[in-house]
Amino acid sequence: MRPDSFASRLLSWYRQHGRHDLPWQHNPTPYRVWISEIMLQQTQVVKVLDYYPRFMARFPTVADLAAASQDEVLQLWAGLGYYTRARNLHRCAQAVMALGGEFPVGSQSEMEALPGIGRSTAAAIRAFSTGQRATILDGNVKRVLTRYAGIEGWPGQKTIEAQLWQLAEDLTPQQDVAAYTQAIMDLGATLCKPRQPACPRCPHQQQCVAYATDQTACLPTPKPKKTRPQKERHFLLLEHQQQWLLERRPDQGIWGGLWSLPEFATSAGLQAWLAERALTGRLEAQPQIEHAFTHYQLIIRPWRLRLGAQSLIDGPVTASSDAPAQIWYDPQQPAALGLPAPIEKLLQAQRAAQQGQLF
DNA sequence: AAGGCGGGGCA
DNA sequence: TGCCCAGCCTT
Repeated sequence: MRPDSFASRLLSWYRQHGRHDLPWQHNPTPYRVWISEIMLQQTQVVKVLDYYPRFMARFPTVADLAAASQDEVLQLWAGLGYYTRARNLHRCAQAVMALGGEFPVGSQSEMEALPGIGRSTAAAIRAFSTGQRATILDGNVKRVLTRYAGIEGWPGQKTIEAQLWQLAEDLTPQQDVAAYTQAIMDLGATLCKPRQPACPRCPHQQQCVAYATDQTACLPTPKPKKTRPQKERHFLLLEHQQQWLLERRPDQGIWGGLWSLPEFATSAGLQAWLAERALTGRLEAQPQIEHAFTHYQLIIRPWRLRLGAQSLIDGPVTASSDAPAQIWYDPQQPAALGLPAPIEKLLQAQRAAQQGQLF
């Protein structure tokens, strides 16, 4: 191993600062390593330290685990969460017994064929229990490598993940693979943390691209926000003597209790509402506005209708008792009303457009 | 309350 | 094959 390689720097750091006293690091048989890896996938080390000894005491060997009832396995797992994986654990033990009672640690592909064991976990078990050269890529390692090499793009994306696997394999040393594997996981867990990484204590500070380019905070690239569902709503801009009709919204739902434009699910609904009130005139579609909520995106489709001075008495448009409260609103003399920001913006834009027309 | 997580599962 | 989800925990 070259003395200034990624692996040698990492191993030096690990010998001095890594954890060497975890229960599964002693007597690292495939069975003991496997149980720890599955537990650690979903749980922090402190909690695993609580569960692991009890589990191993009850099921000292893979044969004991395979022979147990699923209920008993789940009982010892209770509180760790992700119970699908406890069921896989049980199924996997039985699969190993069907193979003769030994994990097929010599073969990556045979390991991956076992229930609950994928590429990274298979490699971890092989590296820790046999020292064979095998490469892991879990969340910690992804974070270390994206920063170290300055790899941009969401690591869940196929091309990025393939790049990371390639890099991970390239950096895996020929010797000391077990220690190296533990070391890179420890580095990610203790120094190269998601937030506020301890770069001054990192053995790779001089070589780290993210550190050099001040990108540690934005790498790994976060998962793209999934496109929120879109809701289209039609809003009526009913104008009368330079005022607009507002309705008080119900207390429940978005903009509860605020004053807003009459809202409709469809343009047909809007037209029916106008027809019921014998409100006629030219209905003009206005440019749509998009407004993002946390759980969906609202497409505001405004429709403007100018009422002639003679066509309406001053007062509410609807008089029935269960109808929403209504007022005429003059943006030039705004009353102390709560208006949703996008509605306020829409009204201001209308006013600006009208003033523009005057000149 | 939103994102992270290894593998499973479905298209 | 490739994409998305389950289910719990942390920030």
